[in-house]
Amino acid sequence: MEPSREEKIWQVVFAIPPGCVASYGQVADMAGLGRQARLVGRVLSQLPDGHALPWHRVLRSNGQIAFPEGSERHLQQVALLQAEGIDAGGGRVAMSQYRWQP
DNA sequence: ATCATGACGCCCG
DNA sequence: CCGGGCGCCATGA
Repeated sequence: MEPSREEKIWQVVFAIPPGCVASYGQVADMAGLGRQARLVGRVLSQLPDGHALPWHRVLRSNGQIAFPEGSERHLQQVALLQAEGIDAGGGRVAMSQYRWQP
């Protein structure tokens, strides 16, 4: 039984180290799923309870947080990023500075 | 089967 | 910066 696409995505996200970020597209690519960034977003939106995935380290390709500014999710994500020393001011992160590249 | 929606991405004007 | 279009995939009506 080979890992499902979901499991591959989980594994990639889980591997993103603290203080670093990755884009949905990057995750999809690293999971061997090509340009299925959308699938990554869907999977992260339906994570089971009790997961330990650093979902907050996944952003849009331009460094923007995927949630509408002001929403609860958005605020939480900014807080989690700041807690790792990532400047997420304006709901935006400088990818060139924090991008994760193994 | 079709249509719309969604934590996306890239290209063009 | 702001729209509009197209590609991609899973879900649900």
